[in-house]
Amino acid sequence: MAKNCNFIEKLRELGLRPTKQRVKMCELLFNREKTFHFTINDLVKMISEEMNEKISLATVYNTVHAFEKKGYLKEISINSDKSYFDTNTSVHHHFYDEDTNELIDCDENDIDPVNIKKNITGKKINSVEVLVKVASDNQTQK
Amino acid sequence: MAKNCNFIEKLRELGLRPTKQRVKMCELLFNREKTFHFTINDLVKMISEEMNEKISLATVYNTVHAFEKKGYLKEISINSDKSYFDTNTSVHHHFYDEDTNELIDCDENDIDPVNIKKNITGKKINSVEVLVKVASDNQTQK
DNA sequence: ATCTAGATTATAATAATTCTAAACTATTGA
DNA sequence: TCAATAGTTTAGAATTATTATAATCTAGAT
Repeated sequence: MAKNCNFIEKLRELGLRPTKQRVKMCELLFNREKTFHFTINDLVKMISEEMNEKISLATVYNTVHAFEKKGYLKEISINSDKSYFDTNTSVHHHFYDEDTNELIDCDENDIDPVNIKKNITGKKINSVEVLVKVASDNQTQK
Repeated sequence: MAKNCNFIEKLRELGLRPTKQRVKMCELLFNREKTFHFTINDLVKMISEEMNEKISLATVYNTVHAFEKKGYLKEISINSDKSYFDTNTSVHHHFYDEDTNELIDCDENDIDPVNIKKNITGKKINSVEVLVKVASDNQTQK
């Protein structure tokens, strides 16, 4: 979703009613230069602390899933105890810093195209994503 | 863990007491030709249905985590609502069939080595893993 | 055989997520 | 403009996966 745009109109175009809560969440999520990775819990905290708003947990879940379904958020799996979401919805690769649990997007230039030689009959490839786990040089490997 | 081996001895070597439950679970997990992907729930079901044994849920969790810590199981993240484990503990790539939710291991020959051009100062790369999502040709992409 | 540290177990506790049903609100069209 | 209504929000209950607890049990050492 383009930043600095009129979220009310954008939401209407998606077939989502531009409620106060949804517009607030759009501002928080899509008014940024860089892509943004978060958990639902992060979001709820940011909404109450940074925006000084109170949006119920159920609504945050509903809205994140609505945006995901419309293709404006993407779920990413790094570890399984929490769901992470990404405002960058294109197929792309990640670095994951095991020290800080930080996730970093890669762009085209960071990783050469992956050459898949295997073929599964009747199936087509929907996505190819690389996860590169990194950690401090002097740290024991996980 | 090598198949068809004496699990009692193997467990002892790892510093794990060879209890009835652990030996049973070794037989279920490591007496196989192909690598095996499962959730805790899958395991509990197999133990009771295929082996006709009753091992408490807590023990299954404890044991899986013990084997993981010792490096004989590896957790994999595909989606975040459940933990999947893999008896293939090497760094390797996966195909994931979105129709059947089936996970397929790749071997060396299936995917060319991934060329990482990005470098993060002070960090070393611990692993590089590719996830290839596939689905039926005639199906709407997820 | 006895002792003890380590395991197992049922159950309680926790945490993330989904469900539910009542209250609320954005849109439609009279 | 305003009521009707379909879609939203909400608090709280329900569900699900996982971890913690504390009592009981058992493998291995003496």
